[in-house]
Amino acid sequence: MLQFNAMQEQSFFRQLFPGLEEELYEEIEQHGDIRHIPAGAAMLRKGQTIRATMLVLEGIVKLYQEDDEGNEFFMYDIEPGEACAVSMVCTYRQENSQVLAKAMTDVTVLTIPLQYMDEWLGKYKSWHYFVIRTWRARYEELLNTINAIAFKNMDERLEFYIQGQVKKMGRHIKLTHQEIATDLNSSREVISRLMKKMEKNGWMIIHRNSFEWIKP
Amino acid sequence: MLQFNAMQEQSFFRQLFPGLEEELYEEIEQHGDIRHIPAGAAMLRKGQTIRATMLVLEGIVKLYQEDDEGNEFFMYDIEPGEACAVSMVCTYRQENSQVLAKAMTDVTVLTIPLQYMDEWLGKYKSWHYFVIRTWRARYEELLNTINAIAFKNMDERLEFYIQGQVKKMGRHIKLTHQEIATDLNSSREVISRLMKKMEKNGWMIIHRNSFEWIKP
DNA sequence: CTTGTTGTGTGACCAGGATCACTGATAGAT
DNA sequence: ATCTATCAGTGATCCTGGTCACACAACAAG
Repeated sequence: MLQFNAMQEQSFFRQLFPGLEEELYEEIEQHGDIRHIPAGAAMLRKGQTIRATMLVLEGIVKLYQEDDEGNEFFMYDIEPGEACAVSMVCTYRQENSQVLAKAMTDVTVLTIPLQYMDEWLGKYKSWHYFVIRTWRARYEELLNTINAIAFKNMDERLEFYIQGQVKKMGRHIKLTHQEIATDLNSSREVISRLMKKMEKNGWMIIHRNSFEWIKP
Repeated sequence: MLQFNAMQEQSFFRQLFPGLEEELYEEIEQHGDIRHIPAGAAMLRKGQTIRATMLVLEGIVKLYQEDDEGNEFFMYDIEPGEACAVSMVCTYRQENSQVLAKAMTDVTVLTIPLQYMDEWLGKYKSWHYFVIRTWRARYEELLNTINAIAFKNMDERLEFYIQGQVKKMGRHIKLTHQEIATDLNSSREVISRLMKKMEKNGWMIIHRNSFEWIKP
């Protein structure tokens, strides 16, 4: 839990989240805590009470739907400059998380106590635009997710998933088949088979623990 | 396209959408148009430009995800007192719909030209709470949808669906197997078979066009 | 009562993927 | 250099749910 401590960090934040009012930036710098989360850690579990809003500064956070039996279903990523919609509850009464958020890489977030949600909504126009934009963006991500599981077969979903990874991480992806299978709520064998097929088609080269995406 | 024309309609609206500022109610009454949509009509198609926000006054609207090949996937209902989140784009620039909205029954909506979205967000605190609440509620509907298709089998989904109907409509449900199948994005035969099984288990009694839920 | 219409019941079949049961690689650690 | 845990490849088999092809049941209108 650190405070903003350098001019550099401040301007970094302003670049990531542009277009807010000057006084709002100052409030954020004053009330927000910077927190580091190691890769792999869960940032928000299903059923957990939400105590703070989180804005992602660095790293990638994965959002999962989690059911009662402990299954995890990957829905979408949150990247730097975005916020966890779920954590932006604006009713002040604290609510329980429906989802599971995990740090994919080492992650830096700015946490803001919930009480400011309501306050800022009244004071800063840019803030409620930001909140609405965030909800809207997340809603659209969910639409994409539904689209995928409702209409697409595993091969299409896998390709789409990999394309997404490539866009974020480059052509060399460090993921095991098991990890991919988990994200797509499938099984290792199925992913293995499909990836083998893609390799035969010249779309990728498979190594142990990683692969390279060639298809443009 | 009618205007509010009776005190009765005004108070009806205020009951459905409680807690807004008096001046906001007045603006809504002034700028909103009442529109009737016959059962079965599409109110918003995928790709269509959104021109107005819609608040549902009467009837049930069904929201579908529509893909490029014209498949429709039912996601959730919008009931009186709720709004179509998708139509509440607050950036003023008009956007394209990602979804398909259909009138299930005859529907009455209040449409509000998009330009007021931005204006009201600045002027009325209750309005942006309403907008955020709407997005949030719809987001949660989508979470439920994803949860169902990702983790549940058809039998569980069917039971859950029926339980929901029973809660709203009582133990005597007037729905054909085909209608249920459509809502669950399944096929009539599958629903027929599962319901037969439920009847054998003593959970329900099947009539033509309707059935009775017995299981507590 | 007959006839058409719409809903329901059922068996046969198929496809996508999940699961099982292995075997074969390979990167690191010793 | 060898060992060992982990990762990957592959066939066999099973299960769910979608599709096809009908037969039948109930109701409404003539």
